[in-house]
Amino acid sequence: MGRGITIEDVARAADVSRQTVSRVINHSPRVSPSAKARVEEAIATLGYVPSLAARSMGGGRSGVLLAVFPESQTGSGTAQELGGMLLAGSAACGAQGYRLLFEPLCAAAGDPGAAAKLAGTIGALQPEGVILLPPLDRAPELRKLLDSRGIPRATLPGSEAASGNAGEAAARRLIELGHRQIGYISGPGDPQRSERWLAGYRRALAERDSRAHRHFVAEDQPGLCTALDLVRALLVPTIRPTAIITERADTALAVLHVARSLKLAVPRDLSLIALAEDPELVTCDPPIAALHRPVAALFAGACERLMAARKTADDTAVSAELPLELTLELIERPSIARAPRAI
Amino acid sequence: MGRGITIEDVARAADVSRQTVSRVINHSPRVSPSAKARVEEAIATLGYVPSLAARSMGGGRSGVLLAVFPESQTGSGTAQELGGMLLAGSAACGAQGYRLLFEPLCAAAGDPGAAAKLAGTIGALQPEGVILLPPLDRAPELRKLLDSRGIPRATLPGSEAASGNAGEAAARRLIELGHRQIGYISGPGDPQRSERWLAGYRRALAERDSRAHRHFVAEDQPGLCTALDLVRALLVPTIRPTAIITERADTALAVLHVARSLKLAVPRDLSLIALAEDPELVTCDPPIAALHRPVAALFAGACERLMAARKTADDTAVSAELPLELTLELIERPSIARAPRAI
DNA sequence: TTGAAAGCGCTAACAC
DNA sequence: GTGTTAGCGCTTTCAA
Repeated sequence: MGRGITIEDVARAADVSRQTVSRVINHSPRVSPSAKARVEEAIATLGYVPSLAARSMGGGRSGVLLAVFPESQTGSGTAQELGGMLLAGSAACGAQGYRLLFEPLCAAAGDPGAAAKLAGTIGALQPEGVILLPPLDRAPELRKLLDSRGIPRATLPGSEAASGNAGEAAARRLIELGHRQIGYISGPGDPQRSERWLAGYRRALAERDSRAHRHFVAEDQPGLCTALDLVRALLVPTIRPTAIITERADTALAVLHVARSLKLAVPRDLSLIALAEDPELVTCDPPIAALHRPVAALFAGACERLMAARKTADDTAVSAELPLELTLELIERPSIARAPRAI
Repeated sequence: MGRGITIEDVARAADVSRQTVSRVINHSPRVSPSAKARVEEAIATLGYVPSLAARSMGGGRSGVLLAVFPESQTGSGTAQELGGMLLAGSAACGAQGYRLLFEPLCAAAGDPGAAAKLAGTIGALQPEGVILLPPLDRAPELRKLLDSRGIPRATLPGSEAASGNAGEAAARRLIELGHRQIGYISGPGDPQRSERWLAGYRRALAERDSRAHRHFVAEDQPGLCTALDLVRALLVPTIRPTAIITERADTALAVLHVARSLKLAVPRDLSLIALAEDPELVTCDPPIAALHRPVAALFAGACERLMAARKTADDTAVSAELPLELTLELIERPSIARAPRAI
């Protein structure tokens, strides 16, 4: 097994030329069934896998998708999101014989070096498509670079704010259920996002003339423990929120415990909704509703879009950024219910 | 910018042959300083980056490190760990001009298809080194394959159990501090690991003839909320643990709150230690001690070992698995203290 | 110290 | 439908 099976070996085994083998593995229609069958068998028995390097050098498709992410990822949830995208993206790409590569890039938005570095990476890898992960998707020089090179690019749908504000959506839903006193617990995480969601929550309340409970936690993102202290303080008085929104799943879980220790039943006395999804939210009692931004799924979708773009348009046109639907999904679970008649 | 800058362009600009350029970028000693200088300047001004594909095809180093992970990663902490490794590994590799690629592989340990698939990936990528992420590192057929191909491989040090049992280490430390009644809260996560740690905890207690509080949570991994209920039940009676170990960081944080709501001071009345590190553990009050397995750092170390192996040994010998030190680090923080004299 | 030649595995473009 | 030819960008081996 010196250097691996090559197309030549397959060609010999199937008694055809290299080109025919090439046609088969590239799904060219102009191959006779018999030849195709023999080639496929040879491929299977020999365990042949085309060399990525040779393939991309020959001028064909490299079979590589590139995802660039900001270098200095510091948030705590970030690694998790990244991991989720890696998992989902790899699965999606692998299913179509593609490979997915993650590369860090300087986070500084306007950094001119970033574009240069991306150019280098592109030259080295010849990716068939590039996914710009936030906040890189907002860097015009990167987009321009990709466009000028004719490389399809994609971004996570809805990263541009407007399209999905979880805080607002959650608040609206609770208001719809008759709640008027709604607490909001921001948890550690991306502060900018937190602020946006909090603003959305305020907006929803203002529109419907609902009074938010004053003690929601805002600017300073409290740790889990501090947040729980606040929640307890919030829930002890007779006049208390009938619903609480938490940014993080673990906070919601802990709030459930606090409520229980205070003899408050969920959802009878208190509705609970988390702005992040987590398997534990399903298994607790009662299961907690969540507003979920399926980042991993969206990412996988972006990969698929890119792979499809290559097949159809080829060099005709650079794939536009078709925004996917489903950017934010409300997962209803027993932890939310209509507000009690009176407080 | 049709297809990118090639070595030819650089050679022309520096007025030398391609070989000379090649020598420069490969740090060959046999290049005259003047030529070297001109080449380097040309590279800089042209923004030349060697094509990975051409390079690996020419028979040289591909500049690619491959990390394979089990396909069906289901644990909730897993994505986070994976993301952390991606972050740390990319940084380490990027610093030396390497690229890091993550590929999923069937999880089933003995799956014969896994080896075949890995062989294919190797053929396609020609990686210079492969990192087998647990539990893939225990698959002999994969190791064998890599060895037979002469590809350096690495695994995360200490994944083989023995070297680091966080449960045991934490228990020992607490016993050392005089604690005898120690609770253990297993949290959702890798059940196997959980079981090992729990066993280690039991072992430590048994050795020192300490009595674990019976109500620790074992086999069934409770959700956060359930765990808190249990902790509360544990802490209410007069006879209660003087220390609690939690597998997850968020559980520790929440336990801190529970203790507080029960008027128990940490660490005066209760010592607390988490078996996972998290930024929040530092910011809470008091900061909570943690036993941390720096997976990301270990992974980056593995990458570095692989890159070094290529430079020195080349094809002489496949790099052995030098276990790193520092596989488990105890981060002392104010949440642990000597046990109170009497209970 | 440098250059010329050959070839890595594959795919486009062109023949047949 | 199929085989032939000519590279892709680089590195190795050999000559100078």
